[in-house]
Amino acid sequence: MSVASDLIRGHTDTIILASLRSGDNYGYKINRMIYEMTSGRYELKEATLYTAFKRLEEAGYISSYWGDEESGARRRYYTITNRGRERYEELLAEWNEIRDVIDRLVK
Amino acid sequence: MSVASDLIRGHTDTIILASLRSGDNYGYKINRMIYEMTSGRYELKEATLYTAFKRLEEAGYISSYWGDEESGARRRYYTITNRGRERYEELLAEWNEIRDVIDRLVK
DNA sequence: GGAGATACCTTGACAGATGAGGTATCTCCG
DNA sequence: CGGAGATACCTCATCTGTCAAGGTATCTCC
Repeated sequence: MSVASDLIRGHTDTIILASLRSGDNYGYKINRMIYEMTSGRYELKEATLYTAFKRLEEAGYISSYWGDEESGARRRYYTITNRGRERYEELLAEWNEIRDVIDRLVK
Repeated sequence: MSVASDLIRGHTDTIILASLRSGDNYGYKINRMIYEMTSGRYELKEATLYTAFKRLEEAGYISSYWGDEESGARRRYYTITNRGRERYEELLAEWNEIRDVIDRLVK
């Protein structure tokens, strides 16, 4: 497994929820956005991404619908639910806490 | 699995190597130190700890020896090797990078 | 008509974390 | 003396998230 995967592990859900706060989006684009925001150094693998979507939808944190593209490949759009927004706030708080804890422990 | 586990996952080795930089130490005490440094909010489970020691020793990043306690339970002390110190520097650099990346992605 | 991008999905395997179990010693208290 | 609790080590089966590898389908450009 690559180094990054274990370090990003546990943050996948937070990253996805965070990206949906500003509006519905679809998998492929979310992934490209992550890739671009990190200058191509990190990305979620497709399998990881779709596993996460499924997990989040089953938990009620996101919902999905098919876009009505008239041309091109079909897209499944995801919407963050109210419970998803609450969950995001929790996860963000956890990250802020653990970030400082790890920072202290590794130095 | 608890929340913290997936968030700490991937940092176990770094935390252990970091704690050994200032001198040899044994498992039980390293674990208690982590517990105390985080005000009891996070801890490595024993199984996690000893798995990590084994992994690190096999990789040549630490070495171990039995203490010569005249009383009390026996202790296995760990020493960080030169390769371990190099590895620690790498892991720390990775953490500094990924911390900022995650920070950007989850906000 | 073929290459490459866009876009989705599933499955099996892997690695780290851990619950649950074990062993052994010491100290303290009644 | 006997039991509780702390100290200190270890193993193994199981769980979960990641991901390599495979698949399907459409569009654009040359």
